[in-house]
Amino acid sequence: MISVRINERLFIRNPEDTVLGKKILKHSVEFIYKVGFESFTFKKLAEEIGTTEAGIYRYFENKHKLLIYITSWYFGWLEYRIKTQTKNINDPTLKLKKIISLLTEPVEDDEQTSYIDESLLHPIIVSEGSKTYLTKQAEENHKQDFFLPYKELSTLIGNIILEYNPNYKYPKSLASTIIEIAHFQNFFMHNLPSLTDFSKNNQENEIIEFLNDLVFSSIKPK
Amino acid sequence: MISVRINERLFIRNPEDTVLGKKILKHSVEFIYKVGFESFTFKKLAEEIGTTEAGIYRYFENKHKLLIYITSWYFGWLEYRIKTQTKNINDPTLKLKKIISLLTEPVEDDEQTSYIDESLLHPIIVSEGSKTYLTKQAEENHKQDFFLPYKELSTLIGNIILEYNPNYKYPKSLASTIIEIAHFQNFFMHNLPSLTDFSKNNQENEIIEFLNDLVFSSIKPK
DNA sequence: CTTTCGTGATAGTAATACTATTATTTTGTT
DNA sequence: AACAAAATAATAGTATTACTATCACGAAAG
Repeated sequence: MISVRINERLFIRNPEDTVLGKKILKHSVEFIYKVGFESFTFKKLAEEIGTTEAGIYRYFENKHKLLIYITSWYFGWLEYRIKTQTKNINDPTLKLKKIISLLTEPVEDDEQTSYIDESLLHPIIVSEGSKTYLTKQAEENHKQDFFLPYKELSTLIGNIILEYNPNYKYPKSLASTIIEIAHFQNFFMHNLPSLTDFSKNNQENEIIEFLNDLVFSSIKPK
Repeated sequence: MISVRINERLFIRNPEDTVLGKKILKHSVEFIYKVGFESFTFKKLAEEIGTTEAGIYRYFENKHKLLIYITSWYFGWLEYRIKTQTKNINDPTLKLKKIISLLTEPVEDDEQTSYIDESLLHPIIVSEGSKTYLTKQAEENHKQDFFLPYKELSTLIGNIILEYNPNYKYPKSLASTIIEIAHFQNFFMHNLPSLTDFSKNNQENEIIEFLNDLVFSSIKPK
């Protein structure tokens, strides 16, 4: 049973420690997946769970921090998967390709974690992930390390890019670009397909090819 | 005096037709720039303008539609600028470079339009633009052509990419990628600089170089 | 000169985003 | 099995948000 370390300032009481806490995580993910973050409220969530609004407020200050919690969880879990799945790979080309696939492909529920359904988590991050930082509080939140898992993943990718080509000038920007584009093209493909070259359903492979082409064309030593 | 055609379903009464309507546009832009979209409410806006909440509701159904209005306005205006500034350019390389610059550079207030300050509009789009479509209603809104200006810009860019290299496989995806990355890297640079390779202030030129490198490496015929 | 239109003023409602307090149940410990 | 501590439920209350409805007034347009 793996567990992901989450910034303690994101919660009031650690939801992983209690029955209700885990229920909140599980049902938040399901509920946000279903109705979207805007329509998601603690009141409605409480009803779903069979607890009270006040009960949820004992775990999370507000729904925005809960979203950052979930997003952190996702990126921490993804980094863990990337590390285990690239441990025995030495070739940076293959490592990058593996990462691009892991970022893009639909996820299967990881049996090792009982209370979060990762197959729902991926579409949530695709649709809602960037809302965590696209706020006026971004800088302040960043200083409190709210986005650390994102940053660590980005750094990891950036370092592999440099392994591939130590002279590439924009490893960090390209790393964050890969993450964002994996998500955005996925969202577009499913919701605004005319903004992509991909057919509407489950053509994640085409996104992967697009990203591979984009990345390796750019970082190839000239 | 240029004006941008906006989807009529985005408003109840056309704000461009009246004094109060123009005031709403002008002060919305200023207010969203100042406090961010989440903290922006019609009540507070009404106080700023010296009108009432109900007064604003006569123009816009809700703040989300107002944001889509503003975003449409921005993309419509940008497309107009792109067209005038690339009219005499034949070389698709130069056209693409021009577009990347126009997408990325800080904007000066356009004296031709009196009631919207474009220099504030650009940072608003950077921070808030993607919130217009990252919702459960994206598909439905898309069908109502709420995102048409974005789509048209994307198509325009995609066509120039094909002009440059008719065999490039992902013109639409690369077009939407250029738009998104121009904005995201700008946001990161100003707010989460460790996710980029750019120094914190006003290094839009570096974003432009990054994007140029990314785009032309990818579309160069192999 | 009178009808329409734009705006202001006021009022009211349901939902959201919280905080506080007290009671009850579950659990972990001896 | 007894008891304390921790977790949860129940209830109540507030301020703000997101609206809708109605009426009155002044300006402009026919």
